[in-house]
This record gives sequence, structure tokens and C-alpha cells, in this order.
Amino acid sequence: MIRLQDIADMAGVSRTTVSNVINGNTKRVSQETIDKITRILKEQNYVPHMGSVMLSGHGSRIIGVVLGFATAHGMQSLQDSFVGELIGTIQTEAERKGYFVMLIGGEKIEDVVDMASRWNVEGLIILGYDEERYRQLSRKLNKKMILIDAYPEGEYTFQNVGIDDYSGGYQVGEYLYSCGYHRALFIAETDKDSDSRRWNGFKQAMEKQGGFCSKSRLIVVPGEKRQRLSRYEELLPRFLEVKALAFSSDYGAIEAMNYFFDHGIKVPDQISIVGYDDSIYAEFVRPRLTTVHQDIHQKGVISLRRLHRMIEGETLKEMNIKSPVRLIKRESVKE
Amino acid sequence: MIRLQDIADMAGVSRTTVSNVINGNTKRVSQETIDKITRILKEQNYVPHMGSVMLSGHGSRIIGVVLGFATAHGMQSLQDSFVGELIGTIQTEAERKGYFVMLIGGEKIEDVVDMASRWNVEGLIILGYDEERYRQLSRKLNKKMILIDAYPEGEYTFQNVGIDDYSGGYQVGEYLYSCGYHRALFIAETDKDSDSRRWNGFKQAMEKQGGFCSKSRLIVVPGEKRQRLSRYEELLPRFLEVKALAFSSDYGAIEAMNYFFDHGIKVPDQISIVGYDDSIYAEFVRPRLTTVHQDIHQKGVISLRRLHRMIEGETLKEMNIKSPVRLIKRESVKE
DNA sequence: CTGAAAGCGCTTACAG
DNA sequence: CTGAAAGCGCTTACAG
Repeated sequence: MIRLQDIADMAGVSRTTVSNVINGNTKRVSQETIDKITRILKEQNYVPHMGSVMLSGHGSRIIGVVLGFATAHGMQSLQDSFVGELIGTIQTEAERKGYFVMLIGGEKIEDVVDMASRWNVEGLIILGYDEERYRQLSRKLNKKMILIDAYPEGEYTFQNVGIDDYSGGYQVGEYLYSCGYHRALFIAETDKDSDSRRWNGFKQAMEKQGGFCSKSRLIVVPGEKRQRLSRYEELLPRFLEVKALAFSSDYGAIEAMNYFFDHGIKVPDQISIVGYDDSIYAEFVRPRLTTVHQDIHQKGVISLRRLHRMIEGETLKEMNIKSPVRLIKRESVKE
Repeated sequence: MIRLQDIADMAGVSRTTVSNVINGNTKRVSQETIDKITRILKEQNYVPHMGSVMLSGHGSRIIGVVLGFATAHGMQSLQDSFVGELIGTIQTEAERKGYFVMLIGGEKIEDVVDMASRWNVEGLIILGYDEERYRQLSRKLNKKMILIDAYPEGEYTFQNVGIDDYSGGYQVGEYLYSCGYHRALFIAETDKDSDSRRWNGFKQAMEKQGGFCSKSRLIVVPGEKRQRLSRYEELLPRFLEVKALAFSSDYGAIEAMNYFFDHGIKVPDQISIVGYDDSIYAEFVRPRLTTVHQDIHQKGVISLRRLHRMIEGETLKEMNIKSPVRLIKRESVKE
């Protein structure tokens, strides 16, 4: 491997001078020298050894991307098509800004602390952490951090890049109401985090136009598939009566569509369905799923840009950036 | 940050000794000293600065994961749910073996060379490269490399971890034949790489049992969706006659299923369909798609294990590892 | 069994 | 405008 010294020798100058032109401390170097060194640098395809660079006071320019998903089902959540896209975007943007991205398994807090200190990481982008895990981490590690899609109990006390759940829910509610489904139900697996915000948007939209939207229209279904399906069985009469269901995820919506299909119930003729996420398979089902689209690419770009600003020393005012969201009308709602 | 010197001071020994116990050169250190140092190391939560480690002769223990997909559609291919899972597995396995994974954008060969030298990467796992790009890269960069799912023109001249395309195609052919579809067609977008191997397996299986399987039963359809669909229109009579179609991807299979659905043709009653990949949405469509499953997790584990062995200096005999594959029978084939 | 010292490849404050 | 030298935090061959 070719070293700074080698370049210096070829140019007939000292390491100092070469280093100066590389780092742009070029005020006190003659143009002639600059040109000569620049040419040699290029010819020789010189790249600095990052070990030395790190050691001599410069930052590592490494950004750690923490993969903090529950590994209960063996990294299950990484299969979400959105993870691949997000990571790809982050990598591209990082490279563009001169950063390097290192992947960190986030299951054990200690491992994250270990890797981040070992490599003197400049910042962290964290996927799949909740507020509690963030707290634990930030107690042990003093780094710039951006979370993706995290939800605090109260105010945002950390930098987050998420999506506008409320608005998505609102758009769904508004749309269903305008189609005449004044008593549509909202179905989710929890009443927290994204689910509660989406439900709130939905509720507000309904109330804006039609008066009270009772809490009983939020249906929290079991997380376990078998139980969930048997819940659907109980609820079927009510479903058929209200004629429209808004789900808090595409997964749930498609599962339900299939459930109805398997029971001979026609979507959207007998029941209209809306999803949330616009996952890659939303267009693959029949009828095509009406759902809320989020711009994952933009999310990646934003999180990187903001982390960059934090690393540069800026203090960001806004704590939570909501990337916008829009309803995609397809075929699963009868208008 | 706490340094080796600090630990040495606390223990009342020299840096050398501390370094020795950290690196397990412990033959000539008293048990007492070892214990004391170990305790302090743990108490202080010491982690070495990787810059120094790299600089003082040790490897970086970084593995570069090259994201080499065509970015034509803006990193499109990263959305494949398989990429997320693969990367997750690689990261987990790497961590388990004491490696760090750095993401590298693979679009420009020069960038890969740059990053890999800068960080003195110990090995590369490369996604989305073909033989040509691999050649270009290996001409400029002398590192251990493993490709994922690459196909050479002739013999394998590089380390590859792929899937057993032939066997998957064979299983499909065998199954369709056994169901009585002796004249089933094979549909792909190319006649190269994975497509040609899958087709060959399919063909062999048909011939094993039923005599000649003419090349005309491989249908190469256009890559552009509109054209592809209009091709299906032309081919419809033939489809209805042979009654079974094996696709080289789930994407293609599902698209075709939807096409048939939209034209009132019943799957599997009028046409049976088989996919390839067992993507996440294969179970989400109705009828559920019969397809060939591959074990992505295992692929990740294998590629890391093999790269590790290469880094350790071993010369691997086998050039191409085919991870096994099995047909999943669901509902899209009428038996 | 333990430690002083050289060396890895860079940057930077300082002297000239 | 340019360079000698110190220093970053480690490892390792070697001396004791």
C-alpha cells in the first residue's frame, strides 16, 4: 500500500506539505506544488489509511446504523421490504456526504456501546428502538443519534424521523366518510404508538364531518394470528353492517381480505378495506389495496441530512420530523 | 475515553502486559496479574481504539458488503425483501465472529476500491454483481471476495454462494409432469443465468419422464411490463391449451395470475401456475402461490462462514456453493 | 514473568 | 512557502 511518505518522496516535498494539500490547508502552499502533488496523488491512486487518520485527531466519519429489531423470529422484521430500501438510501446518502456506514446489531445495548466506542463512530441512526431502549443506550453512550419511527410516551426528547401517522389516518377517515361509510371501524393490534396516532387522525376526520366517533370504533385485535382470525369471526356481523374497515397496516388489511375471500365475502362489494404502508404487495393483491403511501427514500435522506447537521455541531430545533404521507386509492374501497 | 495506558496505571503494570492479556498472549504472564487486569478491564469497560489497532499491524476485521444492484430505478432492488434479511443475517453472523460490517455502494468500481483500501477491509461480500463487474473489480483490488448469486459464462472462477437453480427447476418440472401437465411451459425474462439453469432443470425433469422437451417451451418474455402483458395476450390460446405455466420468479407468476384474474380466467382451474423464490407475498395472493423456496438465512450464514475461512488463509476448493431449494405446494396448481 | 522502546501512517502546531 | 518533530493508541520483538 502506498503511503503519504511515498507521495512526498515522489514530489520531493515533506509529508506535511502533502498532508496539507490533501486536507485543503492550501493557503500557504504554492500553486505549483499543489498541482504537482495533486497530479501524483491521482496518478498513484492514493488513499489515506483510515486507522492513521482516526488516530491523529480526525473523526472516523463512520455512521453506525443500529438494527434494533426484535430478533424473536430471527431478524424477521428485516424482511420488511422497507428496511432494505431505507438502508440502501442511507448508504447512498452517507457516501455522497463522505461518511461510511457500519452496521450494528442492536439487540444488546452493550454491543452498541462497544462498537460505537471502538470505532469512534460520529453518529447513530437507530431502527427498531422504542423510547425505553433509547434511554438505556443514551445513558451509556454519548453520541449524536437519530431514531427512525420511534414513539415517546409524552413529548419527543430525542431526534426522530418518522411519518405523519396522524395525517395518514385522517386521510383514510376523510375518504371513507366521503364514500358514505360513516361508521367505519379502525383495526389495529395495539392502541399505542403509530396505531394510536393513526386512529386519532381517523377519528378526527370522522368527527370533523359527522359528529362523535366513539372509542368503540377502534378495534384492538390479538397479535397471534389464530386468535385474530377467530376474533374476525365474532366481529363479522358488525363488519358487514358498517361495511368499511381501516387497518393500521397492509399486512393486517391483506390478511383480512384473504379471510373474507376464504369465507366468500366480496371485497369491496360487501366490505371496503383500507391498509397502511403501501408495501410492495399492496398492488399484488386482488382487488388492489387502497392504502397510505410513505416515502421511505425521503425518510432515509432526511435522517442522514439531519444527523449530518448534528455532527457538524448544529442543534436541531424540531425534535420530530414527520415525512408526509398520502392516500393511494386503488380498488379495495367501493366508492 | 479510557486508554490502554490508563488501565496499565490502575493495575500498576506496563502497557505491554495489559496488551498481552487482552490479546491472549498470556503464556508468560502470572495468573495473578491476568486476573487483576481482567477485572479492571471489565470494571472500566475498556474498548480498544480500532484506529490504533489497525495501525499496529492487526487487521481491521471489517467486512465490506457491496451493494451492487443496478440503481437504475433508484436502488429498486434493495426493496426485495430478501436483501434486508440477507444483510441482517450477515451482520449477525459477522458480529458473532468478531467482524464488523461496512456497507459499500457498488455502482462505481473505483468507490469500492477506494473504501476497501481506506479501511483495509479484510474481505468483501458482493451482492448484485455479474462476472464482468467482478473481473473489473478484482483487477484493481486484491481482497478475499464472495459473490452472492452470480453466474459466470463458463466455469466458476470466483467464489460464489447461490442457490440450486437447476434443482428448483427440476422439482417444478417433475411436479407439473406428475400432475399431468406434460406440455407445461417455462416463462422467463431471459435465457441466461438463473433463468437458463432453472429452465434446464425443468426440461430435464420433463424429459426424464416424458421424452423430448423442445426448446420452444421456454418462453422469453419482454422486460417491459406493457409489452409483456401484450405478449401474454398473444400466447393466451397456447396457455389455455397446455394448462400449466412455470415462472422463473414469483413476481412474474403473480403478475400473470393477476392478468388472468383480470381477464376472467380461473387459476388454477383453467391454468396452473408455479413461481420461484417464495417471496413474502406468495402466501398473500389468492390462490396462494406454489413456488420454490430458498433459505436466505442459510445463504447469509454460509457466505460469512466461507469468507471467514478465506480470511484465515484457507483455500476453498469448491467455487460455487448452492444452497438447497424446495418446492412449496400451495394452491396455484390443480393436482 | 515484566517492561522500555520502536513502529504503524497520519495531522498539526510551530519554527524557520 | 516548507519541513522537522511530537503525538495519537496500540502491538510486538526483544532485553532483562
